[in-house]
Amino acid sequence: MKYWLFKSEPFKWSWEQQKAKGDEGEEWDGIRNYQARNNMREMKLGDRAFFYHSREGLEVVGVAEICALSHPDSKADDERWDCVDIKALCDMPTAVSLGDIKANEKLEEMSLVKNTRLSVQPVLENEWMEICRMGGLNGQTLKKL
DNA sequence: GCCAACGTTGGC
DNA sequence: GCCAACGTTGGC
Repeated sequence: MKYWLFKSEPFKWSWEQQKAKGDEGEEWDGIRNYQARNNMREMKLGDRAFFYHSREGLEVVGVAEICALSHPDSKADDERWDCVDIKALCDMPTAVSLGDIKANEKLEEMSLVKNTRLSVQPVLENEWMEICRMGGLNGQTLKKL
């Protein structure tokens, strides 16, 4: 199982909207960046992802699961662009802010800190576990959900 | 709302 | 293949 992080501007697509979709999930359309697309192409069913609110909020608000492998983006007018579908898995009991992440030296290598403009990015397992801990989740228990 | 950082495009 | 111009993202 691999770990990822998806950014979304909450006034465009929020965690609340994602949760409202339930197990049906939602296509992560609109990505027009090769690095982000390539990350999505590497995702497997059941991989986990943090859902991060950018521009407003600036915090990890929930955990999602990949529920459809990479496929053409239905909203793209160009066949270059693929995307996965994700579904909400659980809330972060306590949202983990960018400030908290920046202040934690275990997380200083994250793309969230070093490459702020990458909207779909991989998360290392130790980083995943640390953010779960900060947010009040047990990362090991989460694996079995 | 501003602007720095970064990515892409296209003329040469 | 370089690089100027342009577009977008996202923190502040």
